[in-house]
Amino acid sequence: MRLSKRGEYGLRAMILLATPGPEGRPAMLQIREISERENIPTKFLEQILLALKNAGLLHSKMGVGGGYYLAKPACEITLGQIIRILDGPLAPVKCVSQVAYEPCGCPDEATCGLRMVMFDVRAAMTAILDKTTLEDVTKRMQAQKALLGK
Amino acid sequence: MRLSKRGEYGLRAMILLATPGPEGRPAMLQIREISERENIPTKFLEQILLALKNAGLLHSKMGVGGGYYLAKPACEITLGQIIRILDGPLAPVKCVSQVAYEPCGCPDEATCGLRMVMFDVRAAMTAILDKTTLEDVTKRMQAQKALLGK
DNA sequence: CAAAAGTCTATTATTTCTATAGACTTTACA
DNA sequence: TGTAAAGTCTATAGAAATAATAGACTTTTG
Repeated sequence: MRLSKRGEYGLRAMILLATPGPEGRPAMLQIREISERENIPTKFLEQILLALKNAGLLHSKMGVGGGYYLAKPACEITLGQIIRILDGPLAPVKCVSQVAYEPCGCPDEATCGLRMVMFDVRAAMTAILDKTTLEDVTKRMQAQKALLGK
Repeated sequence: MRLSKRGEYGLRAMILLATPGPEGRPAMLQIREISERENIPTKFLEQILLALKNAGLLHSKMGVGGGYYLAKPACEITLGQIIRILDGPLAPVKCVSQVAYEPCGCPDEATCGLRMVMFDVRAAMTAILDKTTLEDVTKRMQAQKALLGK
């Protein structure tokens, strides 16, 4: 039941890209800068950002002075979207996935106890991940920093 | 964020072993029988049941007429216990695991937004998995069967 | 045009997952 | 008492997913 490194790195990069800079709004950042600040292998991050770009969550600017920036306001991007792009369906077993349903091989799906429970688990996870936006996350971080006097 | 096959098979086997037979209480079953009824590769299931036995959740009887049976009442075994034995910690990232904590490489754990959210996700998952017992599952299955007239 | 930056595809390395093999031990019972 | 039925245990093979690296290419700015 673990998030992959790809997913973890992607989320951390997106959160960083959503963090308001000195001017108050999220800034454009270069791959290099993100990888250094978050301890992510540069070339691996490159692939991840590209995937997020191709999925429409990021835009980029090529050439000197270029970089990546959010394609939409941070309040319109959920963690669930990001994880699904990088790691696939959130469901713990395929037979409870909304998007990527597949039978799981149990004798009778209609009365499968495991399926019933995993359905609930999936619901509990998506209730958080599909509701929490990048803005929610950066606000929580700011609040915590203020609380700790950082 | 997926349950492994090992975990899935183990849970299905345990649920079957917890299901009351004709005499009203959970029966002793042989590996062969479980693997046939649940479509699980026999030799793989063997390893899984052995792990669950060594962890104290199952007892076994060797020799002719032997088999596996629950080491405790079904109401005292939770799905969370089973998954942790077979798949390791439930936490989506190691830095929010209670049992298997490891730092995750973020610049500052105290103000890490991803960590805060994943902490909530972990809590939501364990709220279900550490509360749901094998008995809960078999009862839900029976109720569903009754509802469908099976 | 040169340097900085993203794009894209391929490949390798590592790990985890899934499964199989096979020799061994215990038990029941004919 | 010996044989067949069952679990025990360790090793390892095969396959798939994950993680990471490489390198050639394109775009942009000055």
